[in-house]
Amino acid sequence: MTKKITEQIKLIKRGTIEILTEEELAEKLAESAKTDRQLRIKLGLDPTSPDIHLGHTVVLRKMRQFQDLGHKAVLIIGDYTARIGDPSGQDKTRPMLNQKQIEENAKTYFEQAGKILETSEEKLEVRYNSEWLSDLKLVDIIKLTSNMTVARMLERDIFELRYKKGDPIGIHEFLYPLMQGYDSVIIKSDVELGGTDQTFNNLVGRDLQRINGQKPQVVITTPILVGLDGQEKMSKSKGNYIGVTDEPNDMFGKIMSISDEMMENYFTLLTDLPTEKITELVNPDKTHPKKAKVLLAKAIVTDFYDEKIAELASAQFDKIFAQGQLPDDIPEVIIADPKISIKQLLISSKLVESGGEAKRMVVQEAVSINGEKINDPNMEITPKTGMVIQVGKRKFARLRIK
RNA sequence: GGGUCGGUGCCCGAGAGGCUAAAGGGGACGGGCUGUAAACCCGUUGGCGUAAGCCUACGUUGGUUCGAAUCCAACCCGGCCCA
Repeated sequence: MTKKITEQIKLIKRGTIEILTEEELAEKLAESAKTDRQLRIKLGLDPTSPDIHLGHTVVLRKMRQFQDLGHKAVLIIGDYTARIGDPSGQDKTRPMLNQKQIEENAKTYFEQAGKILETSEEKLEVRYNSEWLSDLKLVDIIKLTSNMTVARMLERDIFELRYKKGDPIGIHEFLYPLMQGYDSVIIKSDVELGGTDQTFNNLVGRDLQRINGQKPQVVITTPILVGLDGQEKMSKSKGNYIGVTDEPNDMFGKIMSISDEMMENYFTLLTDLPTEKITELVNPDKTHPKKAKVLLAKAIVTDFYDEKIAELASAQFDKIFAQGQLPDDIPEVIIADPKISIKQLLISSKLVESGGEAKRMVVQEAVSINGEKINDPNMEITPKTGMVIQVGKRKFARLRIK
């Protein structure tokens, strides 16, 4: 907490896209140090998708840095706004949620966010924005909307795009930034964190605070984490994500499969390694890319589990893929039939989802029993306890006869 | 309110009475090459059936027809133009 302001700024700046404005941030930090007042760092959460993935952790990690510097994280659960559905970064109107779903989602969110944030009362404040938004009268809302123009709304990429494309835009979607900005006024935030897709909303917060005689919040944008496909942003709906609750082996495997070019980004945004070290790691002349990637994967698994588990995941990975051996923990499947077709066996052991898929897998030579390839989809098998069925490279089952 | 165009598989998008489980692309999955990299190449991609075949699927519900994703009607949803 006694770190110099310039050092603090350097730390905060790492892995961010933009700080609006850096001078204001320096001022706030200095003032905080002088008066011993915690800065209030706001982060709005969208309770529509409860499972958080590595993409969400980028901003959470930034929040944690502020906590470590002694400031207070103020998480706003957008329960009221979730009834609208933030249009940011969306090409479709989002579905509205009911209160019960929202509460459940928020709960899950905390369990998961707690893996990154400090949760003591001194460092964390949680608010639901329905607390103040539900009290607004129509007249208040109209007043609020008078602070915004249609042109400014339509300037935004997401609306412009949807508008040009001829996709529907609900009027209610225009209210989102105003509601979110109003949150900043109510909780008197000093800094608001958010992804680039939130920049507009967060800037509205500044405007509203200024109008209401407050010192405007500093807006810090964190980058969007690219998903596993290396193309689009990480998101659950695109299936290109690593969830914070993923099994260690899955987590490890998924990280190993990212492309080399993505490593630097992941290192910067998902670890605390110093930039100089990262530069060294991602330089193929200095570090073999695979070695660097293993390091990355271990670091991330360690974050959510522990070092020991990370080591195990690493060893396991090596065993299966580098050496083509069987993993240690093959799920066991109980089979009752004395004789069974390979097709049925694959279905019963949940290695495939349908007979058609089973057939396909066999024909494509993806299936082996005890290491031997099967190529007749109609083959009859006499299952034995301990028999190992493998489909593709990563699906296994060990049989047990009942 | 009037006019007009449209709603197709996980997604995008062709098809305009039988040859359509529905072109093409994306994604996903499998195989090859590798560092399980990425890129690239090849293959597969509704369900049941050993198979012949059967069932389910082109917004919803009815209708016309031997036969409908394709024609008709009503309804639902959306775009655009006019008011």
